[in-house]
Amino acid sequence: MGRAPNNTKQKLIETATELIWRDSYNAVSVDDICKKAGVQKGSFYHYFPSKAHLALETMDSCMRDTKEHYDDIFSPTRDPLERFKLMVAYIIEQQKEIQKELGHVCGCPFATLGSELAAQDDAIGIRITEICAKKTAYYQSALRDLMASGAISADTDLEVKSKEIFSFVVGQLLMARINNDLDFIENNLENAIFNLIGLKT
Amino acid sequence: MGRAPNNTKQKLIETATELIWRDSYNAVSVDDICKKAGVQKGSFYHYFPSKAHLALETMDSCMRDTKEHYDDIFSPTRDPLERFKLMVAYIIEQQKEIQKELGHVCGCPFATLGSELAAQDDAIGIRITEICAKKTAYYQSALRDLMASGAISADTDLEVKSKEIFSFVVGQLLMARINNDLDFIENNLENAIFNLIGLKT
DNA sequence: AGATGTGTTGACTAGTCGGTCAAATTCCTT
DNA sequence: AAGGAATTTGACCGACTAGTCAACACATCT
Repeated sequence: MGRAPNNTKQKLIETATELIWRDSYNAVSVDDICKKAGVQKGSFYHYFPSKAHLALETMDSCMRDTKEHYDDIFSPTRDPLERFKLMVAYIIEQQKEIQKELGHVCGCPFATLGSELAAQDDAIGIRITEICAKKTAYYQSALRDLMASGAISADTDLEVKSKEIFSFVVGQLLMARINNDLDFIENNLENAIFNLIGLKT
Repeated sequence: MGRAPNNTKQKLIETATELIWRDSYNAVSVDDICKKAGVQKGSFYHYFPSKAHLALETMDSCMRDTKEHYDDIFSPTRDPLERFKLMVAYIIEQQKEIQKELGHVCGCPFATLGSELAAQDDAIGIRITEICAKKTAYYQSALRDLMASGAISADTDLEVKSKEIFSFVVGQLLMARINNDLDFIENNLENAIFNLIGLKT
């Protein structure tokens, strides 16, 4: 059945993720990605019909990674508040790792890409909206469990509340990227989320 | 003393603000800006030593505009809570206007530019950090007045609280840009900020 | 061994990028 | 009217852009 597949495609996705996450979609060229991945341009277009398609695949790859971690972190076997604590810890750990590796605080890869391409590429905008929906679903389920145990008011609008938490996290990550500084997130994100959740007394 | 200045520079700044705000810095070329402004490229480089310098000047121009409005909105003569209400109203009005004019929800111009260029251009990152400091100063002063009147707890950390509100606004604007939808902001931003402020009882 | 289909190569477009420059134009001052 | 400075012009530059393609390499199947 012909030649066996190498890890060329995966290498391209990983390299592109790093470069685009650190800089931006339009600041990174296909040549840059190929050069850093040690792959010829022809191979690139063997796997991806266009640069935009690669961007979509980097997002899917990121989301698969996130899902793997979040399925554990937001496991219904955990205490709902612990889920948020673990999420914050995961975010901080990931940001520190990326900062060390890429030399800059990078924030949320979806938000950065989405902000840049929102008005430029509809397909990417739609995909990011889907990803946001998935992420807020984790929050919503944790909040629902909190409500069931009476920890938050029974008339809380869970959809609204989960979107608020999501916006807040995205905003703090964006500021961390701009300021190239994780201190505020480290000192504040967990408390601020707990505050936002609105626990009873 | 030679020829009198025209409005060429101003026209370039206004055109660039629109194009960069809607799309992104790297997605818009100097040629695009010149063409839309009806200016020759040579004139562009007569007024700006580089594209990056133009970006800095668009930010300064935006910030001057913001200051003019915020000096009124956050006037110490107003009730502190009204200041936040007016700010939210101003943000929504501005976003609606830009959406109508440019055909897309555009979010915060500083955050969009900052997110894109954070790791690419230090000068712009620093300028945006300065702008954030100015904006949070408005919040902090309003919060201080609230504290003085006993509306919020006396041990609130005002610097932290103002940064939280700022991150939150930035995050919601970013999501609005990505989703190309202002509904959530319209229905939620004001309440969410009041919630974040943490008024007593 | 030879056919078959996957994976790789790198030179090649055609157009765009940010930026330059010498010459021409315009207006103010003297 | 003449000089001089600010402004405008548009052709031009080399580097880079996303994307193409025909030839080639190679593992697996018959």
